[in-house]
Order: sequence, then C-alpha cells, then structure tokens
Amino acid sequence: MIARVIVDVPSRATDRPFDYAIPDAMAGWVEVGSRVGVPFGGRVLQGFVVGIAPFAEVDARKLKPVAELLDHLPPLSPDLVELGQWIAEKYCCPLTTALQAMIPSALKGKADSVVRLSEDAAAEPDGLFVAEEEPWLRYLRQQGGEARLALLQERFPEAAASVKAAIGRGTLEERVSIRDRLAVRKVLTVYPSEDADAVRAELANASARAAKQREAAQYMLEHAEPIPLAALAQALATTTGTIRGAEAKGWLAIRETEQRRDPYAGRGFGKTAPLRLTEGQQAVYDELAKAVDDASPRVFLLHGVTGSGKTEVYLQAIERCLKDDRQAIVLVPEIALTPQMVERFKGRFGDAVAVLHSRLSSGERYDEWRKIREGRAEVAVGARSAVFAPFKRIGLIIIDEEHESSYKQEESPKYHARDVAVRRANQHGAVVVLGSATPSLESFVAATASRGGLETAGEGAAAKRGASLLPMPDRVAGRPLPKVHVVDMRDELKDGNRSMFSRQLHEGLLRRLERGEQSVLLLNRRGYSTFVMCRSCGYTAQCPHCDISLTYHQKSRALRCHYCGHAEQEPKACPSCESEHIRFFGTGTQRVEEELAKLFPGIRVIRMDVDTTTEKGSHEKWLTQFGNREADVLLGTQMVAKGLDFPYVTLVGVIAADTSLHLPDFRAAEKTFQLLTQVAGRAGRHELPGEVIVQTYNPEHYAIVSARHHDYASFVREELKHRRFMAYPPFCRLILVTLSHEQLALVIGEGEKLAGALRDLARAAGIRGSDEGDGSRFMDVLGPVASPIPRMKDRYRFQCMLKYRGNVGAADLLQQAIAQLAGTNGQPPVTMSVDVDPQMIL
DNA sequence: AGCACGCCGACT
DNA sequence: GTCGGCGTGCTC
Repeated sequence: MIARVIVDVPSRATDRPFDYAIPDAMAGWVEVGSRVGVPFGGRVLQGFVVGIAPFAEVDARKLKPVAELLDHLPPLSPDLVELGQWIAEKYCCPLTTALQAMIPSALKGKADSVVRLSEDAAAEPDGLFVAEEEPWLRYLRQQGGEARLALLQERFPEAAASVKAAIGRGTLEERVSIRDRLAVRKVLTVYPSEDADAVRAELANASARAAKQREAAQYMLEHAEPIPLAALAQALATTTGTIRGAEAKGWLAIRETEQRRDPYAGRGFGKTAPLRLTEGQQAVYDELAKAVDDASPRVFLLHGVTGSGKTEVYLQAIERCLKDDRQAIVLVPEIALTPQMVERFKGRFGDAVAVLHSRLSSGERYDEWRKIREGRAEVAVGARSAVFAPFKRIGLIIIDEEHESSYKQEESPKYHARDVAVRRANQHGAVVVLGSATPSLESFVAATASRGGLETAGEGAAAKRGASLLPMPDRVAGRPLPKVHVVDMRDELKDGNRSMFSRQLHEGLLRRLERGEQSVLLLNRRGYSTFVMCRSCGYTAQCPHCDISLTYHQKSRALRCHYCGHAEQEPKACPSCESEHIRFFGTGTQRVEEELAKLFPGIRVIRMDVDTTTEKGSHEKWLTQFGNREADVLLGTQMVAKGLDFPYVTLVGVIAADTSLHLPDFRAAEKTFQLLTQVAGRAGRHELPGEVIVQTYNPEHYAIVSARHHDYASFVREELKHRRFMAYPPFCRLILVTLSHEQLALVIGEGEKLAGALRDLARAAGIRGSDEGDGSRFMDVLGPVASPIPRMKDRYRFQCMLKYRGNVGAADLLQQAIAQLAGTNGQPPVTMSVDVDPQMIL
C-alpha cells in the first residue's frame, strides 16, 4: 500500500501529497491522520498521511518507504484532515500549516541524527582509520557506541571534520529520525512484585539488617497500588537507594511510567448543580436541546444582554449533549479564560473537562489534548484552537463572545474559529451556538437576513445554512441593566476642569470609597503607547528597520521595536536637537494610576495592562485580590472589560471612550460599541445596582448613544447603513494580500502584476469589477498601495485588497494569480501573505 | 524550506 | 588548472 503524505515544508512548491510505500511492518498502523517520518530530498521530515492508496501515482522506482511512524494513535482523524484541506483552501495556506495548527506544538517533530559505530568497525578497531586518542571516539565507546549527533557536535565542536569523515567511510552509521519537541514526562514508579507469595516467604527469613528494604516491600504488599518512587521514599523516611535495594532483591519492581500533567491538579472545584432557569433561559434551552437531539447541523445566535445568564444555558445544553453520548467544545476569548470561567465548567463537569489555553506550558497543553483524544474528557474549554479538539462525536460547539476579534488567528493559518466551528459542526451534525451581548454584524445579519431580506456577502459560513436568532433580553432575577451616564469632556474643559476625571466620575469614585464598594476603570488603550518624544522639536524615536515608533520599556530602560525586536538604550538627550526635554510617555494606565493616588490619598488600585500581566499567573493573582476586596479600583485596558463578575463592583468608568472611535478601520464604531457595552455589563451584576460613567468628546456619536441606551438594535441599524454605503462587510467580503521584499521597486512591480492578473482573471470569468449596488456578485481589486506599516524588518510592504460579493471563487482566483507571478521554481519573487476576512484593516 | 547540480571569477 | 560563488530546480 501507498501512503500519500504532506511533508512539513510550508511552501507553495511542496504543497501537495507525496507518495511513499508503507513497509509491511507498518501495514495497518499507518492510516489517514498518522504522523510519519519520511525521506524527502536527502533528509528526513515529518509529514501527515492524508490518503492511503493501493497504487502510487509516480514511477514505482522513485518510491521511497515511510521511514517511521511517529505515534501509536494518529494525532489527526480523517475528518480533521478534511477540515484542514478546507482551511488550506479557504484561507490560502499550505496544507501542512493547517494540519500542524490542529495539534499541540509539542508534536512538531524535527529530524535528529543518531550515530553509532558500525559493527565492522567495532569488531576491528584497526579498521577505524581514526586515531584512538580522538576524544569523541572514546566518549562514543563509553556510551555503548551510540550517541545523538547533535550531542557529539556540542561536546566536541573541533571534531566536526573527523566525525564527518568517519560517517563518510561507514565507520559511523548515521540514522535519522524525527524527535518530538517534548517527551512525555517520565516518573519512576514502584510496583508490587508479581509474585506476592514468594516475597512474603522471603521476607519471613530475610536478614534483620535490611529493615528499611523489608518495610518497603511490606508496604507494597499491603497497598498493592503503584506509587511514585520519591513518594514512597518520603513515606517511609528513607532514600530511593534503599528502595532500589529492595528492587534488586526482587521484592518489588520499579518501572518508568508516564506522568500526566494536570494544570488544575490539587485545586478543588466545588460540585455545582444545574440552576433553575428563568423563563427566558428556559425557552432558549428548549430550542437548543431539541436541536442537539436532532443531531443535524444548526447555527444559533444567542443574543443575550450582559448578565442574562448565558453561561448557565451553555452548561445545561452541554449536559444534554453529554447524555446523548456526544462531546462538546466551548470556545472562549483567550482574555476571558479566567479561573472564574474554568471553575464554572470544572464545577459542573469535573474531570471530564479539558482546558486548553495559551497560558499552559506546551507540556501541559499536550496532556490536556491527549485527555481529549484518548476519550478521558468530554468537554473542551479553550481559546481559538480548541475548535480542533480531537473528539470523535461532537454534538455542540459553543462560541462565547462570538464578536471577539481574537477568534481570528493573526498568523498563518489565518483562520476564523467561528467559521471553522460551523464547518466542523457540519461534519459532525453538531449544533453551533454563537453567544454575545453584542453580536458581530456578520453573525447578526446571517441570523436575520432571511427575515429582513438583507442582501449580504452570502459566502459566510454562518450564512450558508442561515443562523437562528435566540434573544435573551433580560438580566436574571429581573436585575436592571446599569444606568449609563455620558459625560461630555468638552464641557468639563469649558468649566475649567483639566483633569482626566470628570466631576461626575470623581464624585462617583469618592462615593464608592466611602461605601466600601468597588470600581472598574477602563482606559481604552489603543492610541496610547509608551513612546518617546522630544518636547522641543517633536522628534520621536523610530525603529531603523521598520516604519514604526519605538516603545519604551521601563524594566530594561530600553527602547524596543514591537515588530523586529530591535532594541537600543534610552537617550539622555534628543538625538535631533540635543535638548534634554525628551520624555517617555508612559502607558496611559500608569498616568491614570498616578492621578488616582493624587486625588484619592490612600486609594488601593490594581493596575492590569501588558506591563503588569506578562508574568505567568499574574492575571489570576490580580483578579483574586480584587475579588477579595483588597483593592478599591481595578484599572486596566480591554482586559478588564471581559467576562469579569464581581459582586461589589457598582461603578464602571470609561476614561476616554473615543480613542478607538477614530481609527482608520471600518470596524471602529462596532469595536467601540462592543467595548462600552461589555464593560458596562461588569457593573451591578448582583444585589447592588450598578452605574456606568462614560467620558467622551463625541457624546452624539451613534456608537456612544446606542451604548448609553443599551440599544443594540439601533446601533446595528445605523452601522449597517454605513457599511452598505461604503460596501464594507457584511455587504461584501475582503481578502488582504500583503507583498514584501527588501527592494521597493520589486514590491511595487509585483503588486501591479498581481492586481492586473486578478482583474484579468475576474473579467475572463465574467465577474463584474465593481459594486452595482444591486446586491449582485462582483470583485473589485484595490491597490497596490503602501501598507499601514510600509516597512518592517527592512522589507518594504505593499498591499492589495480584494473586495467581493457572492460566489466568485475569490480565493481560487487569487491562487491562480499568484501562480502566474511565480517563476519556474513555483515561488513568486516577493513574499506574499494572504489574509482572508481580515479583522484589522489597520 | 533545504540541498544538489551547474556555470563563471580569484587562487595554487 | 581548481575551489567556490549562489542562481535554478526538485523533492515521492
């Protein structure tokens, strides 16, 4: 049989299956989804099997055998391989990139060489042609004639030539194989002896001197449970050496076993029972339960205001799904994957929950992943990539806060988890629930288009089957939504208040301090950063390799580039005018913190931003402290807006609502509305009523007015008008192509060629080149124009934007156009990066 | 992506 | 006359 293998070379030229013979010894083991090591162009690479066939498609003489099978259980299943193919096509990336994204990074194997002394050479030392005094040879003999080549290189860097020569002569045999980045963690474990009776007999007349050894043997006879070696030694107040002595006598056995890492080990999760649902929750639950039972693919948009109890509905729907013996995936934005959130799921489903997020070490993530693949977990809770959780029968996929842009991966494969989820649900006959208080316009339109008759892009995953809208307009227990006050900061200035706090916010904070209640302050950070500017001449420090300002890092007192890592010392004086009035503009939050301390002496502030949360676990620590009421104010960036639930928070202040409103991004208004609504939802979630104060210079902007009235519908109405007028999503779809190269002329030239090729291809396919405003299909090619960051890492960047509607096969046309630019080697002369459905147009 | 094969300049 | 520069082309 033949295995069709996608090798781990992410390039256009190798993005197709290569055929390999399956050796008899592996027959039956190698299947679709297996990870294998294969010889490829003179080296050994990792690859994924995407097909098994009786005959090769190439000349049998060219055929090489699969060198090794890398896992006993295939890390991918056929349906995941198929999903990978869909992703590669839709998002224009190599298949290997899509497949690799589905499994933990610990399983990215790299070739590794092992050398051993050949038997001939070992038998006949004189035939070695290597002076015996060569230290590497002595070392190799000590190691039993075998060692990793990398190790040899490391220890004997000066012996490279001599080792190479030995390999060339066949004195040393080189064997290449794939090694995972990470081995399973091994731990020595003590087992009772197989033959308990024999041990008992021996113990009876054993020497009195081996008291501790006997004690160990006795212990194992009594407990008969494997126990880690170190633990046993500790329990008996002895050393591992003693226990090894008992092993030598055959009284017990010591074996290496694998230790599973459990990031939540030792943390008790109180078991919770399902809560009684409100009428609104019940209606939604009934719909979901029916769909889950039907086991046919459906998409629901659960539009529930903040505090409407979406999570409880999720929990009960999952329970229903598990009863049907099917598994569930819950996607949560990375930033909202807080201990609070995890606790709710662990509390309900206990050990059946696997948690996947980026704060885990790669080993921990690997173990959580295996828990799923081996059927020891039935619910996966995680960020974006958890959509690939290797379950066999998925019944339900929940995407909480579905509007969050973090569901879009910014690196290749640039997939959107929401669209992948819908596709995966189709494979499994599963139900997708998109939950949000502020649904993305794409999802909202997909769920209402059939009724509202909106003509939209139509190619969207959610639109394909049409989503159903499930509204939850009320908070649980009839709690009111918090009152939102909008303060016009222009009036404050007019009245002589030049502080960053309006009188109302100042007053509000003061009152909370008096009453011992808590406040959350949000600084909409985009637009603020830690840059350096000279106050006399306006000079700002720029990266020499990228067209971007350097940011100031307080810890290292250095200036750093975000994009290429370039770092330099902080300047004492302005390099341009030599003035000493050069200033480091600290993070916005830092300034707010200082101001708070000045205005409210003794105030306890927790500041959460990139500076204070980079350390592992710090995020958690701050939230716990705040939850324990060890601080009066939680001050932070976007991260304080999401999913937090503290009973004593009665005031939410937004210091500057506008910073995100004027960004040159067509989603700016949507982002602002979502942020304001989300953060407002942090207040008054329990008994105490909440209040929100929003400071702005644009109080009449519809995003702010709508947020003030908790009026999603009116926001959408207004925003859709703009989007339709400007022909932006959801009334069209976008693909952004970025070209980069060191030579400016080449980038522009290739950009022109690409745009030309695309226009020609579209014309040849009978696709109109511009929007006629009648909802029919079209494809417009914009650019090339310089990218927002025109130079990065000394490479110039230009971009083309495809704007299209209807089923025009845009991704396919783009692939064809790129192929036309490619020379004989299959590679275009400039680097092209494709972003389908980009989230950031910035 | 690597690595080999292949055709033109500065060395023994 | 050879070593080696990195331009093109292939990898089952």
